[in-house]
Amino acid sequence: MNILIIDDDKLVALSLKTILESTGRITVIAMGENGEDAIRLFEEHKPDVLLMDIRMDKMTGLEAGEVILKKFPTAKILYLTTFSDDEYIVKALNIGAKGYILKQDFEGIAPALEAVMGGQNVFGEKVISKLPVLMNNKPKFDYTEYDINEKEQEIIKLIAEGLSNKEIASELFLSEGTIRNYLSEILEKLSLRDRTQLAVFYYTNIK
Amino acid sequence: MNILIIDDDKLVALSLKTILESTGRITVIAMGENGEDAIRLFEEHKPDVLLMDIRMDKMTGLEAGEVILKKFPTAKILYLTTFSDDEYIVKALNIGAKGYILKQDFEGIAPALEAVMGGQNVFGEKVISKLPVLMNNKPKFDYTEYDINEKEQEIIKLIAEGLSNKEIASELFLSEGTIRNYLSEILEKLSLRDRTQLAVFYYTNIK
DNA sequence: TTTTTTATGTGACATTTGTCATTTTTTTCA
DNA sequence: TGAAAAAAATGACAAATGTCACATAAAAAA
Repeated sequence: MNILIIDDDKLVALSLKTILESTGRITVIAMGENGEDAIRLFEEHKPDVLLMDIRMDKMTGLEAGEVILKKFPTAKILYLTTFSDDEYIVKALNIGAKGYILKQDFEGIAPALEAVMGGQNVFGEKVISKLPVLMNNKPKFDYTEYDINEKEQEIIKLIAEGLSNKEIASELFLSEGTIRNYLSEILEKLSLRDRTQLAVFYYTNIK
Repeated sequence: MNILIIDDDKLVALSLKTILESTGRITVIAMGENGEDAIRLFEEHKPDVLLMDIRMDKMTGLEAGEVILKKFPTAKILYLTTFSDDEYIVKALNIGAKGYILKQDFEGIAPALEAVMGGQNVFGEKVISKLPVLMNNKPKFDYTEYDINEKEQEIIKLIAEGLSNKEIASELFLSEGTIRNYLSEILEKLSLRDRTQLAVFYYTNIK
């Protein structure tokens, strides 16, 4: 199996090469240290698998991967990461990477490569446990865009828990009338009609 | 690496054994054909990895896996499936399986085992692409448990879209009063107080 | 300090909401 | 057909809701 290694830390890249080639079943046909190298070397060598660091100077592994996968949709890319950078996991999956594993898992890398070669997807232990949370994540809602202050946010949250104005009032040590006024303001700002629509808005846009 | 194979199709089990042992790095220390075998043989042999079919008579692979993982939390279980049975994927992940791959991926199985041995998680191609959808899916809500009929469900849905009684009435060609009555019924059945709580209930338990 | 701003509260009002008892209409099916 | 059951509607009511104009209190700025 021919692979291409991309890592901006030359020492890491070299160690990887040594480890992998010691298996006798893997050949490192080229190495590079940034995203541009990745693209160029991939086109040049068409490796079976591209083993690439996710964060590098110039062009990140993700950007490079995107370019490569666009041109070669069957390319098999396995990302390496130093410490599970949450933000990248979902992105990597979306562009169609075959895996995402931690550099620390030394012994795990060679078998992972072979599994990818065999058509599987491979993810490090901690990566998979984070998936449920990451998947669900709506893009964080920007309250400031609607000019909604903290107290208003608090009220929104309580309404989205199903509390009545009276209950909210006692929860926040304010009078019921005040809550009503706040709510009125909130509805105005979000162009909604009533508390139910607000709750719906909350669940579809915020939480 | 010592592995235990559990599959109720003896032919499949035997083929697997042949394929895997031909690698020279895998030893099949035992084979079984149902969940009970799995539990018994696992305790007896403590294999490095348990390769198990997910649907079998008597006790499913999932149930067996649950029992085993309860007793041996570090057990490495890799599920095999004939054709990606959506319902099981999430369940398998939840109980802590290390992977879920298709039997069809013949060449992929041995490397997958090695990757799992090396601490990775392995998933078949189609499996991973389904994850986003499956994760989000709450356990299907059982309306019948609350004696909620179809019309009521329809009304619940519309309330959860933020419609007023009048709007719902016109949407369903019923009078507003009727909607009110229906809603009243629904709230009673679900032990809720008002439409906002119903919307909240919808987003937290149903959709 | 006084002034200004901000936060909180009040009261009045129309509307919507949820409950309930009862009636009317429609459907079922014996 | 016609009696029984189910579905839809009505009317009356209390409570909650949302809006608005305005009052009061508290905090910040001058």
